[in-house]
Amino acid sequence: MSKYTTGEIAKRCGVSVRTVQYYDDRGILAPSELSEGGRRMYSDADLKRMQIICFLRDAGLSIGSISALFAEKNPESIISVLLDEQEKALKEELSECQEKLERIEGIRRWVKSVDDFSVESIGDIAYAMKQKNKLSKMCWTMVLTGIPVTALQWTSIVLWITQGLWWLFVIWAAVAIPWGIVISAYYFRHVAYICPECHEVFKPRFKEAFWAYHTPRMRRLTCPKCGRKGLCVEVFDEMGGKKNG
Amino acid sequence: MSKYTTGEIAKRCGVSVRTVQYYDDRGILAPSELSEGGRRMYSDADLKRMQIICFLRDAGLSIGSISALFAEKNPESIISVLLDEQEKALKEELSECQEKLERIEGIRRWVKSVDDFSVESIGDIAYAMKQKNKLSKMCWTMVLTGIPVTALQWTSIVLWITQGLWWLFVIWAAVAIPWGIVISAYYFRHVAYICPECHEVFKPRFKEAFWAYHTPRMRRLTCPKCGRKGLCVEVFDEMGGKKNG
DNA sequence: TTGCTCCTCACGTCACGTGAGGTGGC
DNA sequence: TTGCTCCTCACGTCACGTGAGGTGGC
Repeated sequence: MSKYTTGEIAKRCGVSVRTVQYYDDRGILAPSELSEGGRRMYSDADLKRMQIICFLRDAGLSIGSISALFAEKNPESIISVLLDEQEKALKEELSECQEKLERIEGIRRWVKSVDDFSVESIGDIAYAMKQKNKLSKMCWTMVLTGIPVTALQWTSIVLWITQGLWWLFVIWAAVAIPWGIVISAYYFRHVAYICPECHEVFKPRFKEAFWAYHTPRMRRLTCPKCGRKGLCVEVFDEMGGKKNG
Repeated sequence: MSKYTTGEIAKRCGVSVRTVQYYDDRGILAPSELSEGGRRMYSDADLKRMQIICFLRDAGLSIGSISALFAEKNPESIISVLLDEQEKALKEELSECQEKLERIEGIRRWVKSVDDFSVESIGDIAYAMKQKNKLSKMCWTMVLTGIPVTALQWTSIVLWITQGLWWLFVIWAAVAIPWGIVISAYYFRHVAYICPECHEVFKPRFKEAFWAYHTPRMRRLTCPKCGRKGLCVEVFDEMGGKKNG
């Protein structure tokens, strides 16, 4: 049976002396003996207990939970509850971390894409990212309705070339043109743009927006408030085109 | 230009009144006006600033970083540094979370597999999990050396059946038997077991260990200290069979 | 005797939460 | 006048870190 000082316990467990003292204060690891001078003296059993404490701590359990575990006569009943709680909390923390990383990535892309960055312009990405889910949901709807049209297009082209069947292509055109108009109207009704200069959220005229140069997330438009012409960030329009103050 | 009270700002940003007051105290969002009675009055610009603060906060940036960002004349220079730091910190937090979840899973499996669970026995998994990487590294080494032997085995069997080539099988046997002995010796030299009763770490005799019933992580052995016979947890043996006190 | 370790206070951390006790504004 | 909101202290959180000032033990 060897005896350990506070510093020895600390070194063996990879923690600070203060931590060992703190665990004594919290009543989670009391030294089995005290020297005449009032120094803490730990036994082998104390060392093992300390290693268990550190292991549970590194699993994220709080000092309170660990001390509850040591205090229970029947630890089996309490440990699964603690593990369940801890797992739930960790999974939540994990997904929060991922959300934060996505936000960081969003800001980074924004800083790169805008030519004159200001702190105020962060409000625009904040707004855009909040609406992002709704926007991408709408895009998926559009893509899904587009699949049968595209399928018809390729089928008709192939049949025209290989079999000389031209009338299926005519049918495709008769379907695709109204479909294109409807889908574009739907799209521009549910979308708005933010001016990077004055941070105004506005809806452009259909004609300007339709022909404008654009990237997947921006479009070159004229801001109706400040008159600036340049790339504006696309966002989902909550009101769906209905005017309100 | 509408005016907002503390409570209105709080509601619009999804935070508590205390948080809005705190941001004033920290000098990160001072109300643009005070009423005669000393109440905070916020403008539209203040609201936008608050939304930006909340967005950056939700990306995990500290109040200090956000206030530094607002204070800079040239925020572009500072923001990429902040984003890099934050991304690094978040990725670290993410991997720490995953490590903790692995520990939780390890404890859960342990609680299930042991029949009389005690808090002291957690020291055994703590020890086993610390050595886990070394153990699995050794297992991989064994599997990799096993691949050519197994390949030779199947080749020889197939050739024997299809072509009547029996001598390749004899060669395989001549290789495989010494290989099996060597690998088993190597394995048991680098492995030890923990008694779940008295938590002793011991090395069993080869003959007992070789024939004993076992699962992937445990083996039925007799503890030389307390004499208990039962499933013991396998761990990597640091000393590789060399005796030391 | 000289370093080194350990001791006990006691304040600081970070972004607020939570009262207490008082007042403004509709 | 009555609710409701808001105000300013000021302590608490969680697991220690970091001194200050003093002492034990080799």
